[in-house]
Amino acid sequence: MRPEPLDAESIVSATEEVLRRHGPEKATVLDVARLLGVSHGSVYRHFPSKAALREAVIRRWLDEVEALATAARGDDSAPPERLRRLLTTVFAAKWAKAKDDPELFATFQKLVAGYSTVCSAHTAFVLEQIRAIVADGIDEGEFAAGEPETLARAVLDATCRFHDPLYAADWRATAELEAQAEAVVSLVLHGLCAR
Amino acid sequence: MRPEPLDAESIVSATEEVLRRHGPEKATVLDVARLLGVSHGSVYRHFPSKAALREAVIRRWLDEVEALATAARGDDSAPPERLRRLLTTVFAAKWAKAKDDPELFATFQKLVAGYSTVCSAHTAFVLEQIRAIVADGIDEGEFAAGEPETLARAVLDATCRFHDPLYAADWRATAELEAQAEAVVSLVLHGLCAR
DNA sequence: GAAATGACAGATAACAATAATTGTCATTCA
DNA sequence: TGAATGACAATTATTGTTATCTGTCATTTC
Repeated sequence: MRPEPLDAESIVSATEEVLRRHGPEKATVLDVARLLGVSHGSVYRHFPSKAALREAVIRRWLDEVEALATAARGDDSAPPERLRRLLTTVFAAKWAKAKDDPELFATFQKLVAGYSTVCSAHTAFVLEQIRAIVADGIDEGEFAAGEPETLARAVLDATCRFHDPLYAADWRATAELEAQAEAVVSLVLHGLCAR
Repeated sequence: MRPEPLDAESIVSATEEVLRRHGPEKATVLDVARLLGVSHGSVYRHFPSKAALREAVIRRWLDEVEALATAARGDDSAPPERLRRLLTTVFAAKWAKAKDDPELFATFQKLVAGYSTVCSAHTAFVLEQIRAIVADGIDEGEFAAGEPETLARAVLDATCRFHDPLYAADWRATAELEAQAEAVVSLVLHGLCAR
C-alpha cells in the first residue's frame, strides 16, 4: 500500500526509471510495480500492456522533442532558415538522447522497429512541420514550385541518416557527424530554392 | 575424392549455393564441404575462415554491381544525367537482390553490420564514382562550385534510404519506393546545379 | 611433396527442463 | 463501490546439458 493514490503519470515515471536502470531487454512490469510498492495488477489497471507502458514513456520524451522543434522553428525568419533550424534541432535532440540516455533511446529504437504508432505519429509530426515550411517557402517565392507533400517527404528521406534511430550506431563522432549533416542540409536547401 | 582439383572459385560457388539454400544463420563450412564432396579441412586450405568465404561470395556479387554501375554511367552524357543513372542503377541492383535473392542479401546485410572491408570498399567505390561525376560537373560549370569530396559524401548520405541495406525492410512497395527515390534524386541534383 | 584428410580442442548453437513474466479476473480491502 | 490484490494459465526467458561447428595440424594419399 502506498500513501498517495496511484496515477498514470507516476507509473510512467517509474517505468522510465526502471528502463533506465535495466534497459529494455531486462525491464519488467514487476520491476515497475516493485519500485512503486504496488502489485503488478494495479499497473495493469492503468495500462493495458507492457508495450503501452513503454510507448507512454517514449511519447512523453517525443512530446518534449516536438515542443523543442516548434520553439526552435521561430516564425519570424525566412523559410530556408526555419527549415534548417527545425532539422538541426531534431537531429540534436536525437543525438543527445542516444548519447546521454542510451537505455531509453534503445527503448525508442525497439518501438520504431516494431512499427509503434507513437513513433509513426512523431514522424508524421516532423513531416508536417517540414511540409508547412516548404509550402510557406513556395508561396513566398523563395522555394521553387512543387508539391509540398512530395518535397517534404524528400527532405525527410534525404536526412534520415541524421534523425532515424536506425542509424544511431553511426552517431559516434559528433564533429564529423555535424559536418556531414550540415553538408546534406545545405545541399537539400539549395535544391529547394528557386533560381 | 572429387574428379577435378579443388579451386577457390568452385568453393565460392558452392558457398553461394549453400547460403542460398540454408541462409546465413544456418549455412556451415561443413555444408559447403559436403556439397563439394571434400572434407572441411580442404576448404580451409583455400580460405582462412568462414567469414572470408562469405566475403568472397558477396565480393563477387558486388563486383557485378560495380560493373553494372560503370557501364550505366556512360561518359557521353551531361553530369546530372550521369549521376542520376549511376544512382538509379545502384538502387535497382540492391532492390532486385533483396527481392530475388533474399538469403544472399541477408548475408550482405550481416557483413555490412560487421564492418566487413568488402562492404566498406564497395561504399568507397560508389563514393568515388559520385565524386568523379561531381568534379566533372563543377569543371564544366553545370554544378555549383564546392569540394567534390564533401558534396559526393552528401549525395551518398542523402540517398542512403535507397541503397543502404539497413533500410531493406522498407523496400517492399516498389512503385512508391521508386517515386520517393526519384524525388530525392531530383532534389539532390537540383541542389548540386549552378544557378 | 603438394593436396587432402580426419582427429582434436575450443567455441557456438540447439535442446529440454525449469523459472519468471505477462495479462486476466474473482476476491479482498477501506 | 472503486481501487488494489494475488492466484492463475499462457507465454516467454533462463539455465544447464548435449550436439555441432570452427579452425588447426599431424598424418595419409596419390
